Amino acid sequence: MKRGKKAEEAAAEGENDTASAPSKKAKAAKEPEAPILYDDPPDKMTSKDGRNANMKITSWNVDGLRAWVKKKGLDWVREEDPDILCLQETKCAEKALPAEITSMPEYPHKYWAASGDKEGYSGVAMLCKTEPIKVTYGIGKEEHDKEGRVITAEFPSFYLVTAYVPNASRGLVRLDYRKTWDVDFRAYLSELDMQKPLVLCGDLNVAHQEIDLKNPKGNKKNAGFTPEEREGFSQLLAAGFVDSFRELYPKQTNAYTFWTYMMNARSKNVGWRLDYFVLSSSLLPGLCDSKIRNKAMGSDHCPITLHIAVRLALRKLLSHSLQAYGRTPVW
Amino acid sequence: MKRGKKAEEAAAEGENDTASAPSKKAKAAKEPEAPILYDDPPDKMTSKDGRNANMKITSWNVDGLRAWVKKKGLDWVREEDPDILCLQETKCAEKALPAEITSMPEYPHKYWAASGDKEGYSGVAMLCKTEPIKVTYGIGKEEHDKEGRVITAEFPSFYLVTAYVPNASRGLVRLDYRKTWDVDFRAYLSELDMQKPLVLCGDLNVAHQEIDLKNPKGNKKNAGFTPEEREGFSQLLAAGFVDSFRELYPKQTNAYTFWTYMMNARSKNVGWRLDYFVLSSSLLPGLCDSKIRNKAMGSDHCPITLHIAVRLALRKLLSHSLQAYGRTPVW
DNA sequence: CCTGGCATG
DNA sequence: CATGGCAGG
Repeated sequence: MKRGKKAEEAAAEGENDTASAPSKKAKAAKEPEAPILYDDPPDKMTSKDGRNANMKITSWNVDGLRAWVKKKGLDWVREEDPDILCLQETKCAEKALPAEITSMPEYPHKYWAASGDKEGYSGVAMLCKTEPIKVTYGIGKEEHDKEGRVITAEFPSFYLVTAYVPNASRGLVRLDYRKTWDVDFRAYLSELDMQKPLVLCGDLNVAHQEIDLKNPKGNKKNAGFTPEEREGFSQLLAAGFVDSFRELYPKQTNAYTFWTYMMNARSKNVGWRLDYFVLSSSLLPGLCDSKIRNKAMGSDHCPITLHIAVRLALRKLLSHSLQAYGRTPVW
Repeated sequence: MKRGKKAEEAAAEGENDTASAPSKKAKAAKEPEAPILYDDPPDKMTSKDGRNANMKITSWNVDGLRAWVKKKGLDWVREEDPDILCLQETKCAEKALPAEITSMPEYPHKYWAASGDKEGYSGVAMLCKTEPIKVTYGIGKEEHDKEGRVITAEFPSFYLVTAYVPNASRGLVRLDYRKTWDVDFRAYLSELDMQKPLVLCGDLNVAHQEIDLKNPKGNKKNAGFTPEEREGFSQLLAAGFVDSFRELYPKQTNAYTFWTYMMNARSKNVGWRLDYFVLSSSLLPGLCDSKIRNKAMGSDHCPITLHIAVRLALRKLLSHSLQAYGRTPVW
C-alpha cells in the first residue's frame, strides 16, 4: 500500500477502546455496532427574547462545486430556500462555474472568491436574495488573501463573514501557518465587530471540544483537533463570540458536519463538527436555531442553517411605513 | 477555451470538402450524413495454400488496462478466445494489475512490460495459452527500452512481437524521436527475421496510406499521418514484411481501429487504422484472415485478430506421434 | 473525451 | 475515497 496506517484512519475509527467489558464467552470478534446517529430536531423559529426569525442563512462546504451541482446540491438548496447561501471549497474559477448556479434567479446577488495560485483549490462563495451594502474579499492581509478563503458582506444590521479556514494538513505541515491565520483572522473579526455585530459561518477546520468529534483520543495530533487549533477557537470565543450550535445544545453528542469519505465514516457517523455559525454576543438574543442538515448529501460535509432575528434597517422600516401611506421611498 | 482548434479536430472531422456540388437551392446547413461503417466479413479459416488456421492472435490497445477490465474487456476476450492476447497501453505497474487478469486460468503464461519512468504511461502485455520458448523485453537499445513498449516471444516456428510505437504527439514534439525509433525498430525486426519469420502486432501509431484514415487531407501534419511516419512504415514493408489486412483487402475503405474519444468520432466512424498484424513475407502463404473487431468496446481502439496456419514444431509433431504409440515424450 | 497519476482534503 | 488539475493520447 502507498500510505501506511495514518491520520485518516484515526480520524475515521470509532472508539474501539478497552472500555467494553469482556463478555462471559470470550468473543473476540467485534460486533458491528449500530451507528449512533444525530437527529436534528425541528427548527425553532423564535428567539429567546420572543422575536420571530427573519433571516435564514445556510453554509455548506461543497467539496468541489461542479461535482456538487451534478449531485443535485442545488435541488436541496432550493428546498431549503435560505436568504443567504454560503459555500466553501468551491474549487472552481469564476469562468468555469456551471450556468445552473450563475443564472440562479433566486439569488440575484452572487459573490465568488477563488484561489489565485492553485486552480481548483479552495474558493468560497456567497449568494444573496437581497443586495448587501458592501462586499469585500479576504481579511486585508496580503499573505492570507491569495487562496479565496473569505467573503464579507455588510448588511444593514450585521456583517456576514463566510470562511474556509486553512487545513493544517497531513503531518501538520501547515499548522504554523494556521496559527498565524488564526491570530490574524481573529483580529479581523474583532475589528469588524467593533463596527457592527457579525455572523461568521463556514468550515473553520477545527473540532473545538471532545464532544465535537467521534474519536477525540486518536486525533489529538491530527489536523483539526490539535491543541493549537482548539485554542485558536477558544480565543475567538473569548474575544466576544458564541458558537451558536453549542450555545443551544451544550450536551449534544454525535452532532457532526463532516465525515471522511474513507471507510464508510458517514454511514457509521464517525464524524467531526467543523462547520459553525459563530455570532457576536450581541446577536445572541436574536438567535432562534442553529441546525445541522446531516441528511443532505453531495459532499463530505453537510450543510448547516441559522435562523436568526436581526433588527431591520431603519430605511426598511421607513420604507414599509411610507408604503402604508401610499408613498414611494426615493432611495 | 484552453486549446485552440487543433489537431484533434482535424483528426475527428470527416471530409467537409468542397467536393459536394452545390444544390439548386443554396442549402448551407450540413446534413448529418449517415456514417459509413465497416462491416468486418466472416472469418476465413483457411490459407491460400489450403491449410487450416492453427493459431489465433488478438491485439488490442486497451487505453488503460484497469479501466478496460472494469468495462468488461475480458469478457470479450473470453468470447474471442485467442491463443495469444497482446495488449498495448496497459498504463499499469505489474503490482497494480487487477487480479481478474493476473489469475486468468486460460492464459497460464503472462508477460508484462511497464514504463520504468512514468507511472501509468505506456506498457504492453502478452498472454499465452502455451509457453513460449523465450521471451524478451525491448529492442536491445537502452534509449528505447525504458517505456515498456515491446515484448518478443519466440515460438517454435515464429517470433511474435507486440509493440506500442511512440506517438509523435501534439505539435509533433516527439517526431524526431519517433524517426530514430522507426529506424532502430526496423533493424531489430530485420535481425529477428533472419532467424525465424515473425509476426508483429500492436499499435504502430501510423496510418499508412490515405485509405487508412477518414480524413487524410486534414492530417498530413498531425501525429500518425506525417510523411515521415508513413515512410517509416513503407520502409518496414520494403524490408520484407506485409501488412496482412491490406494484403487481403487492398481496396477496403472505412476500416479503422482507432477513433478519438472526442466529438463522437466513433459513432461517425471517423477513424484511423493504427493497429496491424505485420508478417514476414514467408508467413504469407499461411495467412488465413486479418480481422478488425470494430464492435468490441472498452477502449478508443478496437481489437484486431489474426488467423494463421503456422508450421508445427518438429517436437510437437513427434510428441503427437509418440503419444499415438502410447509413449510419453521426455522433453 | 478518455486514461492514470498527483496534490489536497 | 472523493475533489479538481495535469500530462498524455
